[in-house]
Amino acid sequence: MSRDQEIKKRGSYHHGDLRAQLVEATRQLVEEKGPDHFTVSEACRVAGVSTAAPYKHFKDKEELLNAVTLEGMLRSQKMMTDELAKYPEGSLDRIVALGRVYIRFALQEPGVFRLIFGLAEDHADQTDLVAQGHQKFGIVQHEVASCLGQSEVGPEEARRAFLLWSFVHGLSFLLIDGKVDKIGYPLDQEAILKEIAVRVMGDMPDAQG
Amino acid sequence: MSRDQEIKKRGSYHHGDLRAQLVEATRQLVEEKGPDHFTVSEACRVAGVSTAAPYKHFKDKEELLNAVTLEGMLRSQKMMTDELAKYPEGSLDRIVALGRVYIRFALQEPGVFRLIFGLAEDHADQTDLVAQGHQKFGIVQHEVASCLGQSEVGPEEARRAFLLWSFVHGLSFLLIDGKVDKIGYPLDQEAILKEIAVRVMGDMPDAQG
DNA sequence: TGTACATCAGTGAACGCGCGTTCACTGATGTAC
DNA sequence: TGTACATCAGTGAACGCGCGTTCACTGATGTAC
Repeated sequence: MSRDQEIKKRGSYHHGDLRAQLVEATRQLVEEKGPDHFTVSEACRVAGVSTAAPYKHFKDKEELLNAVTLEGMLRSQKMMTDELAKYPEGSLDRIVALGRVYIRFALQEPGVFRLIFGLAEDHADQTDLVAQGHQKFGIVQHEVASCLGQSEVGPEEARRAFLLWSFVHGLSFLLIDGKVDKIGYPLDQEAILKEIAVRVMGDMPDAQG
Repeated sequence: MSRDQEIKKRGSYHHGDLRAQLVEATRQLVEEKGPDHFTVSEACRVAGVSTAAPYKHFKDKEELLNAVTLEGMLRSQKMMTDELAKYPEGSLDRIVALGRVYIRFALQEPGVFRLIFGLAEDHADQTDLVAQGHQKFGIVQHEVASCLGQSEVGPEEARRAFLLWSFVHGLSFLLIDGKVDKIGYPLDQEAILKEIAVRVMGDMPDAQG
């Protein structure tokens, strides 16, 4: 659809909700081409506006991408809390559910997932993004504490939560980067998640070997 | 140092070992600016040659980057085998050692680490890179089998090796992306690695929660 | 040992390209009276 | 209800920039005789 057609379609010189539409176009392009190959110009083409239009809503390219990142974090967190609601408080199933959702999001939106977990320095001065990241990890820590019968998060709970995080984070990246075929045997994702949860949340076994 | 000075220094119109020097310049820039912000032009500047020079040694930018990637994989594998040699065959210490080296490499060369674990599709037609990746994971699988007293790698060993890989892979990325401060408590890397090894290589504990 | 010549790793200038961003502008909208 | 005006979200053209890559070239090197 050409620019003229776009303008005709929206029936007005003004757009109505260009900000939201640019964010959506960006999200789409980040998925299609990857975060590194996204360009503002292309987002404008998708949204059917001139290349100058975004600068009425965003300071620069980075601010536009940050908006997409933040929306992605919120989406992912909503998936988490929705999934948690299905299982009783304090159960191991809730831990498994968190991992499942983490990976599901990575597979559904690998581009945005990469955006979220880009270099921290890129987000360092983005207070909202950093705060949002902390909040999300706080959910995991809280679940781990519940599961261990603790009401507060201490070093032990923090450590176990971090082990779980590392695990599903690594698993997510290996999946979206297509490295999983290297294992040589088929992978039962749900079984793996359950195994991870049990191994991390259970008592330490004796060391062997 | 200017181009002229470079030429004077090398004392000849010809360079001698430009290929190796371009690879080194690229590696350096990938570390400094990240894989996404590397440019061929800048590598030429660092190596002190004209921007046309690389095309006598590499088909295009991608081929240059792939050379850096392959060298990185070989370096990482050498670190692994060197470290393995310090511990007796079949011991859990060898598993811990593999994880330690994986993370050490990621921290020492985050740029190249990202290059190695970029999108698989970027490497799909690079037979040498894919083969090298398989070989490296084969080492892990072999160690897991040894540790479990098996002479061959079956589904059980493959799965455990993959668990270990996911873990240290996720840990590496969380470290180089600066997300680790989110846990709220200091992190003893060596203790974490040991714990991962024990939890994955030990018998399955009972599920709780 | 000296000379002719093929080879080939470099040069330097140029190319087309698409990018991010800015500019003066225009026309639709909402509001005050 | 009608009119004047401020606001502001959009336009379209232009900018400077640095990129990857190509080109015809040049000059050093190695080799055959």
